[in-house]
Amino acid sequence: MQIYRFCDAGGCQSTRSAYLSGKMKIRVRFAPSPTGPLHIGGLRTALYNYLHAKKNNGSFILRVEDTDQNRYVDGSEEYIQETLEWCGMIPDEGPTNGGDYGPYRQSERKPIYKEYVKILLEKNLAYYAFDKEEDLSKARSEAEKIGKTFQYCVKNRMSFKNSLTLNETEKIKALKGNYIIRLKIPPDQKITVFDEIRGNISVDTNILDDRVLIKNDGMPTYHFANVIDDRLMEISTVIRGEEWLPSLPIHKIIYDAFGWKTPKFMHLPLILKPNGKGKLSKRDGDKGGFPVFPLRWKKTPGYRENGFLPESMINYLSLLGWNDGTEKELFDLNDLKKAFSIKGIQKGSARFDYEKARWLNHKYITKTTSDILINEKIIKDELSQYPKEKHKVIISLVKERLYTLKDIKKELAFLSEPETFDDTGIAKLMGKNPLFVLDKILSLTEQNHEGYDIKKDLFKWAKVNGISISLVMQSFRLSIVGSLSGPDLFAVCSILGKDVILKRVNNFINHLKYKT
RNA sequence: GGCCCGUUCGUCUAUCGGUUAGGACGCCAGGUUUUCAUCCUGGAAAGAGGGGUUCGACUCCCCUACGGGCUACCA
Repeated sequence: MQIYRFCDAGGCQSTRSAYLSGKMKIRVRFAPSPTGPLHIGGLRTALYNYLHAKKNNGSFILRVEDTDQNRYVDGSEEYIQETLEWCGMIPDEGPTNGGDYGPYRQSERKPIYKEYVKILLEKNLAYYAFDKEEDLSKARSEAEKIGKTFQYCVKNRMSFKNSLTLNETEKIKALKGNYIIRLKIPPDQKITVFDEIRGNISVDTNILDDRVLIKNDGMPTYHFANVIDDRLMEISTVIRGEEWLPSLPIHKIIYDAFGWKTPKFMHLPLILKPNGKGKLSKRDGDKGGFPVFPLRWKKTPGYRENGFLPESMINYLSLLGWNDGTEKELFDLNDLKKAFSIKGIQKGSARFDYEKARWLNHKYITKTTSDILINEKIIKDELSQYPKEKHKVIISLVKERLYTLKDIKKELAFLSEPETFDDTGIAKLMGKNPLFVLDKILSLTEQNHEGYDIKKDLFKWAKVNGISISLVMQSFRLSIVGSLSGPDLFAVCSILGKDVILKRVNNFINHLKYKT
């Protein structure tokens, strides 16, 4: 193990015994920026972070990367927190839970970044820049015209307005106005960083920009804040999306500039839109016929509102880019905590498959007990108009038919009187004297006590009279629910009760008589 | 355009040089059932292309193609 050299700036004075002893505890962070709701890709990143931590007895940290004040969206942080809670992934440390490494919002860490950038400035590894935005964009578009990519780098940094080119008096004057701080990228080097999933990633520093470290509002950029915070929060493993892979060398250069060892890196494959064209984004929220948000965001319902159980969400997302090497597919969070391993992570990006997510949800709904299901909000709301003592038996009857909890609405249709009778169903009955059957159903029901199951007697009667069971059942079903599909009819009848059955059968008889 | 990453059934994936290339979703067929759904059984369905290396390549290497990402004082 390497010996760590600590700099004593900022909030970094305390001794971190575990860190120094070389026995590094696993600490991972999920670091979203509060620019709107989390989408399922972000949720998966959170999940893999969480699993890696829990598998290794480590800590799962939530850090809010709110350094871009222009893109800040109110309510996002609460949304993220609520999503994690819904999924059962409670951060060990974070803005709401606290912890020893706070603050956990980057906007509250401004003084820390300032101190650290000072070190780089003193080491002459960073410099002030005073260029106006329009000058830069002009230079950029000029470069584009001749088919080149504009770079602010060792080759041309001396031709811009910065602390390397201005004299002392100009500099002092410029520092009173707007300025940014840039990192000096060392020329002619090959930077190699090891990614736990992909192996070595190498980049030539000559294609790199002198990246901005501190913006003119005094806020750090992602790259700088990320490195500083991961270091100060003693993050052992950085697990994030593949979109960060190209900037990995930049981060390495910043670590090197401080003389710090890098954490481990794992760049997760991206989740693509179902058509494979581009990564899934927040803007896909209401396109494509399926949600990309876990929870409702404004007017856009999420998976929860669409009747998904968090278990199936977690399970599906875990499988999107990971497997345990066996043929097992059903994993709850506890299974995953045990089974998860970075070895099983896929390199290639994956498309989101709503159908499979639905199938998993169906599996989980079927596995969930009726006692629990009747307390799910969507189910509860739908059931509230019916007597409470019947809730459990109703749910038990229909639960294996549900793919999402929202399906409950159409599955409960049998509880209300049919408004129409399916014509193709009636057509099947025509010429077969359904009235004869219906009269028998009426009389059996009438003559017997409440709760009496007519199945046995009805079938016996049909057999004796040479009437096909299908005619009996089709007539009966049509009269009770108005169509030819649904759960076990006799179970339905026992829920409805004698009076309702009589009423509906009579209604249907009248309907048939009126038709003919 | 430049740079980086990737590529096994339609989709998610197994395979760590020798397999009839396995599983799951979806699809199709059959069965169970009073119907639909569930459930059970079966089926169709894949190594991007071209070169190497090797007795042998989906597996290792190279090239090409295709896909994705990044290329901001956004993350």
